Amino acid sequence: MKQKQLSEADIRAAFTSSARSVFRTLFQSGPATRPQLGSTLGLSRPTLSSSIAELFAAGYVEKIGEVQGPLGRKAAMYRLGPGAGHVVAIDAGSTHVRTRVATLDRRLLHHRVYRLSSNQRHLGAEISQAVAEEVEATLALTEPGWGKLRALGIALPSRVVADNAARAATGQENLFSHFTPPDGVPLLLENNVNCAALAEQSHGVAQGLEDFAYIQIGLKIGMGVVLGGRLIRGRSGAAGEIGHLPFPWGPGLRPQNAGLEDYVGAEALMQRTRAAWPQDAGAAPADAATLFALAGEGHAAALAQVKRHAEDIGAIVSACVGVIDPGIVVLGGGIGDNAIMLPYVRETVDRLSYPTEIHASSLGVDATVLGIEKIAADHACELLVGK
Amino acid sequence: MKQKQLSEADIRAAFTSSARSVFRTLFQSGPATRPQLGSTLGLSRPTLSSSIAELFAAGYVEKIGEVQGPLGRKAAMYRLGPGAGHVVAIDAGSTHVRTRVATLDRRLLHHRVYRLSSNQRHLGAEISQAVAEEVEATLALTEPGWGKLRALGIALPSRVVADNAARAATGQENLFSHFTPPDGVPLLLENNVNCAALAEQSHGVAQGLEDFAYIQIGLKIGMGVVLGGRLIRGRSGAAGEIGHLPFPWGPGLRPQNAGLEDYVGAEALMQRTRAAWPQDAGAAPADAATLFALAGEGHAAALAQVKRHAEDIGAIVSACVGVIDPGIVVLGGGIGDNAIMLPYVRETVDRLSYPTEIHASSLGVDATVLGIEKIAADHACELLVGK
DNA sequence: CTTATTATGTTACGCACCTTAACAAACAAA
DNA sequence: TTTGTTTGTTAAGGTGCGTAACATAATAAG
Repeated sequence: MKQKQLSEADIRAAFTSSARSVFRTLFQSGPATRPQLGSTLGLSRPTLSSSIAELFAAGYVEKIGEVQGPLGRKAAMYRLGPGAGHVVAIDAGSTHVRTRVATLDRRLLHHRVYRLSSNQRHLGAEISQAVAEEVEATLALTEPGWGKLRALGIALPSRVVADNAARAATGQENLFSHFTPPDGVPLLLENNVNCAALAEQSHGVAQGLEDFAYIQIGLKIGMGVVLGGRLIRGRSGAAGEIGHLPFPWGPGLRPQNAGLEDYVGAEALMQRTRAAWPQDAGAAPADAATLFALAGEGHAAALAQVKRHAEDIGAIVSACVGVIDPGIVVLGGGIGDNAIMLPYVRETVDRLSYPTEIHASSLGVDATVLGIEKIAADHACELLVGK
Repeated sequence: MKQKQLSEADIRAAFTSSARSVFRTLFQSGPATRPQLGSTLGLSRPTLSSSIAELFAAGYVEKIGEVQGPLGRKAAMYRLGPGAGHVVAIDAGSTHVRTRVATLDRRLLHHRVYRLSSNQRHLGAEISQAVAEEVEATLALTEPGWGKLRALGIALPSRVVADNAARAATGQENLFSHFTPPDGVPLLLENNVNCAALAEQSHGVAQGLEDFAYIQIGLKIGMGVVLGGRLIRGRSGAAGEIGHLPFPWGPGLRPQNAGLEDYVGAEALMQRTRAAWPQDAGAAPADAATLFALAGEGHAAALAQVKRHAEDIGAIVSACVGVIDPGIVVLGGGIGDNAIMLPYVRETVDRLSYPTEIHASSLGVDATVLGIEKIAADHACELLVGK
């Protein structure tokens, strides 16, 4: 193991700096011709020639064709090769375990979804068991053409901290009750909301943005913050734990621990809805999906509930703006990505805060697994050619 | 002007990368011997020799003596030279305008304080006028040994944005009603609370920390956020504008615009204090300083007010933790740096949030000017030798 | 006081990595 | 087929750093 790591490091050291930056460009931006690489990186043709020769010899890049410009000789096009390897990304969610296998430059190699027998409120034994099975099944069908497995990323419905000492309190260790990570493969853990935020940055509404916040509103509520292009995790992995904002709060009102989490969750929303439901408005909706469907049809009582909830969401966004002023906030999750709430959220934020764009996510259920895939790929790339 | 900038850029390009990193190290860490520089930067003695020769020829560094180790030849000690130039930093505050002139490595060359005739609540004509006079007076007494003026930094009691389009709304433009910035000198503006936060990082309680929040509590309330070593400014320069946190907020309670700012300011605090002051407790304190002095002596009624205020501060800290979980929060400002509040703030934060260290600032009135000085020095250094 | 030891600084030389210049190859248009 | 254009390779040179060896300047030991 140690030996392999050493030889890996030697390979990295053997690459010239220009070769490493060529690799990074192909990693970030996908296939490119030599002239494209040269102009974006500011390298001369001879340098590119030797860089690509280096990478090609190691199998890190491969030629995938030639492109004819309007005039002159064809340009050769390259992409990452099998030597670069692949990553496995897993979203250990509350209802499904989603797995993606992909090359470092994000070409999908394999996809599978495992449905949990019941809705898991916390990271526990069943999720651990399912992850163990999915990892085993995935490793079993690994094809030679995929190259080495460079990283395994798992998105968790819990706080995640790197520091060993503080881990016990997060519950992230429950992952390992029935799952033993494969040997010799870097294991990366991240909170699922943070992953969804990163997915918005790489695939979604926040594409390429350096600063934004992502708020996920479903059964529970959470936020992922990206500032200066970097995910903000917080000392205890608690950045974005907006369920802990002070609530209720006012003159003579003492905030309660996790008071907002209890108030703004889907359960509490439906409870309030049932309590306020008029006698003559038919049966009260059984779940949030029904409530929003009714509101979408213009049902007055439903709309009133949705509007009040949206105003609460708006207050949450305002708290976020008051602290970091991200400029852009993306709403996601089963309830949050619903477009009906947008105008009311915007109204509240406009009234309370500085100018902020508010968008609804369009990524759907794959957001989290795409985010953890990106984390795994980034780690693998850094491992191969440094930062 | 263009020509000068060009020649400056040429000088920078002429330095080798090792010379630039030597300059940066002397800039950041102050005087150092060659062996020290070599080991911290991982450079060989010949490389250091030529680097220092380059910098010395340009006047960017100077030899300030020799240091004798326990054995062997003396080591030469260097620091930034006159060629590196100097910066002027100004804190345009509500009661005083404080000016510091310093070398890039923060050696004080000149210091002056101008007292405003009355307490200025907003950035207006009198402050602009005072800044104009202070800048003129400072430039007049510039000594040849200081070298060129590399940057002029001004800390403002308003939001600050770089973007030209959004400037009008901030009021930062009022600075220029009576003040015309000197030609050919980079002008750097920053919010005063953000400056104080940076001062905590370079001189105060948060020394060297990558992540922390600084909350200033005085007449008004504001926060400065540093994450990943970088100051978070926000899209509209509104990061840390915690007066805009949703307040009051609870079931059936509609947050008001800037509701928290009105509630938690010194004026409102004293109003509540007077209203709640018992008949038999003597005269109610006239201002916050008196209130905290009484509380310090153990006066029960005063302590009760201080405690309630501290709990409100604790809720604010919790809002900050809920969004970014900085791990460390520094309290400053005339009210905030008071140690009496600390235990109550900590109690509230412990109850509502994840583990967070809470400290009181010890920098006093010079915090802001030290912070803007650092910003100016950083900018000057980047100008000379790049990032 | 001389000699040995050690740390600092300089000179000589070589290597890694990149560039420009010149040339060869491959294509479209004339 | 010729011409002009773009792509890729080969050759030669320069920059920036390193190592090795030497010169210098201090302390410690005799």
